[in-house]
Amino acid sequence: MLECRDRLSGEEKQALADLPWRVRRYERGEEIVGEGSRPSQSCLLLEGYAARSGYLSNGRRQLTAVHIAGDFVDLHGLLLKVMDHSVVALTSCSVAFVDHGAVRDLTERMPHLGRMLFMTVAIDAAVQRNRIVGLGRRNPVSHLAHFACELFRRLQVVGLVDGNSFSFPVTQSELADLLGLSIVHTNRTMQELRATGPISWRDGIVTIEDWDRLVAVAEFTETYLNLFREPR
Amino acid sequence: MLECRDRLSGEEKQALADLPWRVRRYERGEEIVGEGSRPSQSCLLLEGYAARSGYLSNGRRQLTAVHIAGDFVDLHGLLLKVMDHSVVALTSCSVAFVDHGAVRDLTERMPHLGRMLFMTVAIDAAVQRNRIVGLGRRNPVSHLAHFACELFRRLQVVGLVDGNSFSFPVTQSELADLLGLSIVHTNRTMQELRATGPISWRDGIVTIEDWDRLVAVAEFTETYLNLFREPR
DNA sequence: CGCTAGGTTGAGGTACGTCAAGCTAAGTGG
DNA sequence: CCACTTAGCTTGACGTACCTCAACCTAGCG
Repeated sequence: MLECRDRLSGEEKQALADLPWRVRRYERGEEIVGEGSRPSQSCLLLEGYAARSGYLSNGRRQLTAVHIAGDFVDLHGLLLKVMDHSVVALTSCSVAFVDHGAVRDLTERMPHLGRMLFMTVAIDAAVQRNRIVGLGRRNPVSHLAHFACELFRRLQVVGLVDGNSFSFPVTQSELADLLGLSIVHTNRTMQELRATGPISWRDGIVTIEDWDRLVAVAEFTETYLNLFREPR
Repeated sequence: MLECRDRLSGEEKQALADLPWRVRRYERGEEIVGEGSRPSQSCLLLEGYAARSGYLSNGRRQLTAVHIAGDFVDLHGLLLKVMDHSVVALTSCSVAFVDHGAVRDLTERMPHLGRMLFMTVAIDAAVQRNRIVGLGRRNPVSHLAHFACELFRRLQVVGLVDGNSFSFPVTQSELADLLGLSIVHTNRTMQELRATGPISWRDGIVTIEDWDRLVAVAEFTETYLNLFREPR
């Protein structure tokens, strides 16, 4: 995942692999990191989908980010100390944890690798900026299309796309919390996107039927994903 | 600004000050960093307000973040290479620039200081997550109130609050682009907030009349701003 | 004196949300 | 095997929050 942004040396890869990881599984809906907690470990998503979630007093929630296999989900904790949101499993997940101390040492010993790690935080921020634009100024169809484009490209990088399809088994209720819509309107938005052709989305399998059209509807420009190799 | 999050040593402060800064002024509306550009310098806002802005083809725009004096506006460029959005001056600003190389060297020489810099990127991300929640799940009044709370606390930290008032001379049109609303509805939202008491907002001066009520309306919890000193 | 940028107001349209119901498929217990 | 439940998807009817359009007002400013 890092490797598509800049070349890593053998040593760097080894150092990452040598960190004292501990792996744990989570079931769909389980909380991986809780709001208000003070994590002493960072976590890397190995398999499945997870999301960052913010809650309001009226019980509403908004998902602020979706994470896929290979994402360093909680580097923030290393710098931010107290979680201001929680991370939940959207599907069953496998998650690897390392102590903050070990990560901090690593970034000090290998500054380039450290930059690459912090780069993932910056990319997450860029993704979030795009979500802000989507929520604020895109119509729901375009917003959903944009999300599909983004997910498709990110999954491609980690080899989780099969032809034009990928698996994204979340409910429309969760999608609604992601898009900031009601469930009913999310359903109608999806129907419109299916009816007009660019995408099909059934039983948790998303198939891109017409990429160019989807990109056009979404006004998708992938610069912000930083999917290019470059010295950093 | 960094200092309210963790103590900096004299050396660290000196090293920051010794960077080869170059200062430039920008007038209201000017672009400080352009979308698509490849900045070779990072910039620090010394004075005034700036915003990150995303544009859509229909001419709509969405402001994704507001920056105040003391903010390291463009550390991203150091890690992300190509700007996926632009940074514009909301008021006349004074901005200090340093070469990426100098910053990179500094982060390698002084890892703790480096972490503090990257921490600001992580905090920006946390602020953006809160904006996502606001756009997706808060009503406009609560969203605006939340924004006012956030701005108030951030300005306090850098000494730009005078009693219960601060200066924020932006037009309602800009506020609309920030909140993802139309100008008309932004106006009505502001009126409601003024009419119900917690805030007054006139001629670019915002006065908090009733902080507790404002916080309640906004459901504001300041954890995410990380305004506490802690070893990082 | 007229022009412009920005704030404000009213009227009417529309894109959403809410409520309520029906449908299907999977799971559970008899 | 069939009832029964439950989670998730879908649809229709209806209300409302927000947008759009259009005007008017005010305070600079040439």
